[in-house]
Amino acid sequence: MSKKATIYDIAKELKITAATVSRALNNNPKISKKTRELVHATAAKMNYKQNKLALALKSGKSKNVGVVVPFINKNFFASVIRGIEDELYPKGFHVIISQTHEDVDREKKIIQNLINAQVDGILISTSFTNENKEQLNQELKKSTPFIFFDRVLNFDGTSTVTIDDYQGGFDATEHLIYQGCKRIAHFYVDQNIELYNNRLNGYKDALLKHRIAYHSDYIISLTSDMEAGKEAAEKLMKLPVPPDAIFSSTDNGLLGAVKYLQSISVKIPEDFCVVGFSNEPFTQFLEPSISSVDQSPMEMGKMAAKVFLKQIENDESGIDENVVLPAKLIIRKSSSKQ
Amino acid sequence: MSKKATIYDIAKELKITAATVSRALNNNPKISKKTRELVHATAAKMNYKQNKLALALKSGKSKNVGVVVPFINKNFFASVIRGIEDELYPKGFHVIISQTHEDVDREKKIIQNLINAQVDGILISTSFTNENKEQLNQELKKSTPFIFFDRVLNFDGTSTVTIDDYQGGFDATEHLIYQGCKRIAHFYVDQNIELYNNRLNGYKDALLKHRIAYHSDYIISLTSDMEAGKEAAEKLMKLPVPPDAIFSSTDNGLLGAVKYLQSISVKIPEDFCVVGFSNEPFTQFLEPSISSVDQSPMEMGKMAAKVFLKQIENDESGIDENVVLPAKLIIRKSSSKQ
DNA sequence: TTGTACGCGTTATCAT
DNA sequence: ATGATAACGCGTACAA
Repeated sequence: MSKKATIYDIAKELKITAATVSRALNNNPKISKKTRELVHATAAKMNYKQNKLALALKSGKSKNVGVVVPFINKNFFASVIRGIEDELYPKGFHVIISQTHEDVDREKKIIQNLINAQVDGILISTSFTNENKEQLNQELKKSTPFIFFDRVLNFDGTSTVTIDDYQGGFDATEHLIYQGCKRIAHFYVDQNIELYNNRLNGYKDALLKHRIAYHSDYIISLTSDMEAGKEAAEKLMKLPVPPDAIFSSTDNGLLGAVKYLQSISVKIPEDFCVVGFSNEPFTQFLEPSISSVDQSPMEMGKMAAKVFLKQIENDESGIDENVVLPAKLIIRKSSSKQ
Repeated sequence: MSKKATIYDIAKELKITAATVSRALNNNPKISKKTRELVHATAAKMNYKQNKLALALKSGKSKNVGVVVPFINKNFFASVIRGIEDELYPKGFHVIISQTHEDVDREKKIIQNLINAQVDGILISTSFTNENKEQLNQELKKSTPFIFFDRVLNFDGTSTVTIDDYQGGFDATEHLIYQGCKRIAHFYVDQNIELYNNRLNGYKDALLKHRIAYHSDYIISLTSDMEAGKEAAEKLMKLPVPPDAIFSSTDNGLLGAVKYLQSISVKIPEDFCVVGFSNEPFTQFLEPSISSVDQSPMEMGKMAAKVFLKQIENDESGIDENVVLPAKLIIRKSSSKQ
């Protein structure tokens, strides 16, 4: 493997200085057309590539942004990242991805690493909760711009991009009410993450608006996996008065519930309606197809990227923008009685 | 936002030189315990972070690897990336992700960019075909190690990690034969990508082994989306002698076919068996669940990362390793007659 | 044990 | 229009 050519190598070859080469390559108008062309030609011949590390060191801008998510191989996060990439790549930025596995210690290390790597900003869906967020506080006060998306923390002076989880919860629940459901259960994800509380509050307020009593028996806490949903549904159906609908904060959990209900011959949507959250790809292929609240992950990624770009333009200001994207209820068979 | 502290700032604070600070921070044994502790304490107090850019520029190693895939929000690629991340992160590497959108011009630019960014290596699932691979040849000869995975190109001196697509195609087809299927169609993806040809060849050889005639009418070329699969199935079922099974190189295409078959009341697996490829998550949740060939994406990612690590250890050698992982046929209801 | 001086590759500032 | 030099932050060979 040959050493990479530098502007010095080109300079030596042409018996000029590196400064001139640099200017020629950057199309500085003060350079004569002749040398400019000569330099470009020689650069191509020597297979010269600009060393962005040196540029970054000099300019103080790495043109890299860090993206931190719990897992990358979940459709939601992968799509958010795609949105970020699509928005930032044309502006010359690279995206450095890290996954925390929902481990806050690991998340701290990752953030440290990214800052060490001189990223120009960090776009993050955090695994920290409001209880332990103080551990992050220190980092945030420092020099790297932070943008939170989806799983956010409310710090002063940091921007956030979320969807309207409250509205999503409200719309989903109200939709079930309009379908004639009287006893609507809710799958809650107990991670002390704000967005799940928002969805729960939307659910509660929809009940309230329609004067339907709130029963704590109908609220089941679970993790967002299929097995937990199965157990939750079993528990619900063994209540003295079982529910006739579920609004779930997680599609995966709901999937388990649907499989269980089908196994005991409960007819969906005739006898029982369900609505999930996230609009995971599988929801549209199942029989019956599952209604779900879409989170527009691509748009969220693009928006987070835009907020980041705006933030680094305004430089020292530390603007505090809180973008809330709409939550879109997608109605499918699982909650369509007529 | 405050400027970041450097070793010079620490040196000034302590009235020593930057060199001493550097040595102390790196726990150089020649530094007295006293100053070492003092330096560490001051560094912490001043919130010092090592600038990896400077380190990278000096050492010539960025500790970044580029990962290039067609799309990131497809389960297969997201999972491969997760495998790469999980393997490389503990070794101090960062992963820079880029997606080509299957655009070879964009792919060339991305590679250029990554090389400019001084990545220590590039792990890539390419959108180039053997026909136009010469455009990449030039890059590969240069200083950055390339590892191809899944969609590979066969260059001398570059390593590849794939699954055994031929075996996957063979096993899937033979399995259908064992189920009693006599007229097995095949969905082929016509992108001139080697792995699709390998799957087709596995299919052909399985037919050959069991003395079943090959009919070109039963080979349908399509893109890997649902709509194309639907049309393909329609076409097949209108043949004078329609098939009684499909082995599809793409789960998404197969999904469309299944939906179509169900719409015309063809019973799966009783009247018609299907097997897909990729083991997309939705295959296990559908009714009936869909048999598919698993590509072990996490393992592929880990293996690609390992090959990369081995390659940079052996430095100048340019080893040419070709790892082939097993393809695992997952049998589900869609091809289980008994 | 610590200080001095240099280089990594680039661009910007000041000369010429 | 071009050259010379400094600077970005770090590690290290050489000196002391």
